[in-house]
Amino acid sequence: MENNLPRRREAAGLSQGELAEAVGVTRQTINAIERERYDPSLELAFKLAAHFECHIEDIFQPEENND
Amino acid sequence: MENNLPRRREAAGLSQGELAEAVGVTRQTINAIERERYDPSLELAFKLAAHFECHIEDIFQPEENND
DNA sequence: CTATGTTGTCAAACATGCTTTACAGTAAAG
DNA sequence: CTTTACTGTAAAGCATGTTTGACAACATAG
Repeated sequence: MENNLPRRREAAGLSQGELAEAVGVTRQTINAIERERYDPSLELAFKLAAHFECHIEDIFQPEENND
Repeated sequence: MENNLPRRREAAGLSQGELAEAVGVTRQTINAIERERYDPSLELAFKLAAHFECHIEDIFQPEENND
C-alpha cells in the first residue's frame, strides 16, 4: 500500500508524534505506516482521513499489483 | 464500524461466497464483516470498494463514537 | 559541549484479521 | 423426504497491526 502521509503531515507542519497523538496511536505506528512497514487498520485510515479532511483514497493507494 | 455490505451485495445479486471469491477472501470473512464481528483490513476494504465501484466511505462508516 | 526535538529501529507482548475445517439451521427444488 | 444453496458459528492456528520501552543518529539551540 502506497501513501503520501509524509507529504500531508509535513504540509500540515506536524511531527510524527503530533500526528500520532492527534489520531490516537503511538509515534512508532505512524512511523511504520509512513515507511510502509505495514498498512493501517481501516479505523486508523478513517481517523487519518478525517484529520486531513480528505478521502482515504487521497492518502492511501493500493499497489498496482492486482493480486 | 458500520457497513452496508449486505445491502450492496444483495443489490448486486451475489451470495457471500461469490463476493468472497471476487475479492479473494473466504466466505467466513465476508460473513464476519457483514455481521460486524470485526473490521476488514484496509486492503480488503479497497478491494470491496473497487468491486462495487465506489468509495470505501460508501460501504463503511466509522461509529459515531469519536474515541 | 549539552540539552532538546525528531526520526529510525528493535524486541516482546498483546489485539485483531483471515484461513481452514467442521457442523447446524433455514429455505427452496426435486 | 432428500438434496442443494445459503447463511451463521466455532476453534485452532497463522499473519498483521499496535503498544511499550529502549536505544541510536542527526540537527539545532542554548
